[in-house]
Amino acid sequence: MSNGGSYDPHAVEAEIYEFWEAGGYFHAEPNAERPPYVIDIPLPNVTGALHLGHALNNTVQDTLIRYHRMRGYEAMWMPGTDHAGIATQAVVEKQLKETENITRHELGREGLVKKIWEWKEDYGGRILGQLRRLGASCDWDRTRFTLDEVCAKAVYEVFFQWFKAGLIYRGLRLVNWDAYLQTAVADDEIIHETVKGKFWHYRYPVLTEEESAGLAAPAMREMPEDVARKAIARATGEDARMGTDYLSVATTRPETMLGDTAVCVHPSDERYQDLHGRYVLLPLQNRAIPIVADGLLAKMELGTGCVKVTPGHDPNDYACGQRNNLAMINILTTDGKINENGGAYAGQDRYDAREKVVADLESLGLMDQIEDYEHDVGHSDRSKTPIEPMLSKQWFVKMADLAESAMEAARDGRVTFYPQRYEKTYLDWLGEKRDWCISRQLWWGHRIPVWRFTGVLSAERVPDVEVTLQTWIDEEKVWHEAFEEHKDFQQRSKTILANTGMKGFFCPRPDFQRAFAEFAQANGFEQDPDVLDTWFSSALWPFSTLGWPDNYGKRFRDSGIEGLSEAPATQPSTLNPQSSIPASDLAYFYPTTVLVTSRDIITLWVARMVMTGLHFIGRVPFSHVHIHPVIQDGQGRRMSKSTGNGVDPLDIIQLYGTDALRFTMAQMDSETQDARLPVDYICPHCEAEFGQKPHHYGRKTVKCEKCKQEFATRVAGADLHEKHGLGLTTSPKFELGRNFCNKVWQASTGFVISNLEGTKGQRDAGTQVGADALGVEDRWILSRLAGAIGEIDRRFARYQINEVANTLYNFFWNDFCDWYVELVKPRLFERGTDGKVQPKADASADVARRVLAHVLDQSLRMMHPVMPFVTEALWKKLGAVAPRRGLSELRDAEPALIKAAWPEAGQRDEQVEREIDALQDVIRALRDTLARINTSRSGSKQPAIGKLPRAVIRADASIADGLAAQVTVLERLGRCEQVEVGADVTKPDESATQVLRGVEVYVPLGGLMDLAAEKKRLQKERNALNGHLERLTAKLSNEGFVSKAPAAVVEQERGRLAEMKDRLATLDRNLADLGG
RNA sequence: GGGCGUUUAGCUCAGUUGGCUAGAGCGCAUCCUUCACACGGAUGAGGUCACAGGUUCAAGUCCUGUAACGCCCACCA
Repeated sequence: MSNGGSYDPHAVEAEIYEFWEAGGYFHAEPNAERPPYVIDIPLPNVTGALHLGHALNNTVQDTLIRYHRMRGYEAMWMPGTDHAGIATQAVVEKQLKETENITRHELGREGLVKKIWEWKEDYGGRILGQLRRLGASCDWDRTRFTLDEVCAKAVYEVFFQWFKAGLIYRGLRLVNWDAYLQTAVADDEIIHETVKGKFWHYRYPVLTEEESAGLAAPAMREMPEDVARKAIARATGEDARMGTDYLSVATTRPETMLGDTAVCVHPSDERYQDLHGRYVLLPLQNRAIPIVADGLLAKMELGTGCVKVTPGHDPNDYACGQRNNLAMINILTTDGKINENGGAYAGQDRYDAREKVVADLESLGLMDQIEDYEHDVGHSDRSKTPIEPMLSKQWFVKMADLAESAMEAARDGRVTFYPQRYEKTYLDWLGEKRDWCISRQLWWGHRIPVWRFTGVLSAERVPDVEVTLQTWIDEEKVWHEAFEEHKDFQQRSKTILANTGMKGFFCPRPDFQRAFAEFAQANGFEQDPDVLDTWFSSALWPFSTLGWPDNYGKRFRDSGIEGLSEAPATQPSTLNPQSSIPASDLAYFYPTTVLVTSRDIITLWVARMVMTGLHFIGRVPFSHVHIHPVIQDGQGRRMSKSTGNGVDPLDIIQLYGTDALRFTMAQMDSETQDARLPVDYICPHCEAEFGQKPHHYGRKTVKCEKCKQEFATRVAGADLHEKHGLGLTTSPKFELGRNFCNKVWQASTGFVISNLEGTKGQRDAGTQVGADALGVEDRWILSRLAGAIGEIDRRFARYQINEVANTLYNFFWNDFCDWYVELVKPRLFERGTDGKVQPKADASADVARRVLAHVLDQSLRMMHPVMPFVTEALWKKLGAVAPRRGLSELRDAEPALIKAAWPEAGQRDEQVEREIDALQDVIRALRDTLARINTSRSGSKQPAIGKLPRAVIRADASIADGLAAQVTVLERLGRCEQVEVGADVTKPDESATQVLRGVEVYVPLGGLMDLAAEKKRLQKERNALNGHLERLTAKLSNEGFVSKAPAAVVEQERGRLAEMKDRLATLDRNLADLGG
């Protein structure tokens, strides 16, 4: 009755997905009858292509969404893409350079942005298409893009409100400056290269207390010529002493000394105790700069222990400057020349200035030593030129209060992490409360909606735009003004400009931004050129996608939800329909239920969503955060494109199908932080040899010698797949998923469904199947089913998706296929008089078919969230032969599995489970005996026997009857011609013996094999048992254990001891029979 | 440097509030083309739970330390 052929995923996947989309099953609407269950997708980049991280991440989300959809929630999975500022702009710029050989400067801002939009229209949907191939049941109707109008509206509203509230300010920050491309570069765009350089050691003269009297830190003063000359003379004199007359410092970038604003020593450095609070002379600039004690910057054991501090051009020094309230000076222009702060060196290229500074220090006699030095220098990945850390003005969001509220939400459990340990990452990061730099020197993104006056207001008020040291500091306190009305702006702006020396920043309310922009342009205002950090828009995703801020207040009032902050967060684990109909998407779908992501964006994204959600909506954006592992290759390295060690999920889908990929992914979602996945490579050579379809590979090793070589190259770093279009990537792990899909397919089509076809099993609609009509194996599989459903529910609640997958696997494969199917076969078929097998038509067979249909029905429901395609396909097939299913009562099955009800966990029947457990033990004992006989026979070159001729089973009275009723099953599954069961049977002579719990299994050998081997085996078993028994006896005779352990545990151990003693006695008795 | 994590069978990993005679898949060995499935069935071998201490009646599980490996963050005047 072979159904023929394995499961072919490609034959069903496209069609099934279309069926779901056409049926509108993915779409969710506010619905008073159902509680919402909402997940926001972690936004993939528009530039992105699906990788294994996505496969894992989205498999988990889809599994959760499908599970809850089946449980009756209004399940909504919000899809979308991120405009990914830097990444996208870089991709398009690169493309422009290659195809049209133009740079963005040639194209101009508007031109470039237009090009990127064109690119986005062409390629932006690719990643979403690939998510569809994963089976993702996203609500595609709601697809958003962080740069689209809806999201932009929220972005500008948030910016405006924060600006108005004084939470956004402009401040100094060190950026990685690419002087060639004249742009700031992100940290991850920097490559470190070791270069040969020099290490210059030179002196800063110490000023006497008298000379520096009246200098108040942090202010710096120009020192009079003569004072400077005297100080230098002391520092270079014959008897000049380090630590008294001068401090020696060292650097690889001597030109930065022009911007030094302090020298730093360790606070507990004995050598410089008396210098704390004193000043040194900064030569060449003749400026007094303070000596500060800072244990975080200076290290006593390194060099002289003195460090020059250049807050404007070094990240560590910058941090030191902030801690010690030092002045910060920028000495570079955007194209890498020394600016006006560099005094005599202004206008020179920084490398020319370096030589000049060195020469001048030498001529002053301050240069001590020049060493050759190899060190790492950050280079821009794009221009390959050295990065200059440079101070620049950036926009920031104040974190103090926002971070505190987000921390509180985690501490009081409004946001819970699964696994819990990741809460620490979140709290630690927020605890630093570092202000969030939100401006980026890019063109692709939300442009910062701030204008400032750069024109001429009136003849007598020409603003002094010269950037001096003082204005850098003063601008921190400059007037920030947010305008709510257009005419309000016209009126007040003039007053403000007059009052502030025209250094105000103006942020108009979003809804008259357009009108403002026109006015601004005509009146000498310029918009800030920068765009917002990409994370700024993604931080708003949970509510921006739902239409905030449109009619925000009104809709919430209409829905009867007042005092939002008091409203409880959605509890995902309980079905609790709300009574009033929420009027808007925002009111209904916010907060979302769970965020599923990997740990690297806990800080960048998770924490920020919580902050914005709390601030603007008054509720956390999600109740749960599930952090899943990061997938690594077989050597424990992170999979990445550049190393070429990644597995492409689309390759896996091609080879094994989507469900196989998903099952294996689900199985990897454990609580560990990394999961390894050994990578294999299949080359076209092999494919040609073994054929296209994966099942043609069979168990053969797919790697031919040629492939092995190519694979080795690939692992070493070459991305052959990408560069040469060769072969496919895979991992043996996916065979597990593939095999399971096939097993489900075979058992369903080849056994269950084919047995239901054309039988009367499903015709008796309306009749009840009472508990008494069920066979013991029926009750057993129903009990196991109940156990599996309960287990899966518990695992889902804790986001242990790997255990969900394992439970499905074990139930379906081990319990259902290996045991139940085999146990019911005798009830379904009989051998006719002609010797042919035919279906039985009696009541027991009808019940068996009904149970089979029911258990398959329930299994498909259970497996659907993880393996949606194969189960939906089988659901249709099952529906065709058994449209009405059920146990106590037949009901019409739902037309689509995706929307079918999740099964209820029924009662377990422990009595029956014990009974079948005993039966299985006996069957295994019989099979084992047969296998050992055949092994022994093959050793002595005798032919194998197909069946045992006879077995005698002695069982304790309590289970003897149960076993006796199963003689047919024992004969069939134990592969034995004749089985005899009883409480008082006689042991046949020369028997192979197995001693189980309360059961002895005798197989008369009659020369089938050597008895000595049997004796040896029993002795080994006896010794092992005896060891356990001794340990248990010791445990139970330990007074501490008996008195302190819980009574139930003691009782359990006593029972186990008695059982062991019993078994040992039986083993001894049987050994005695064998003359041992 | 700071933080987090991992170390259990040849490989990849499970192991719940401590109660374990430590499990799975792959691989391995032997047998089976028996009427769903060779992407299969059956049976078996294989482990001092990294190491050293400690807590406890009881430790794979909790604590401390050591070692190796990995990830994230900060950075090397």
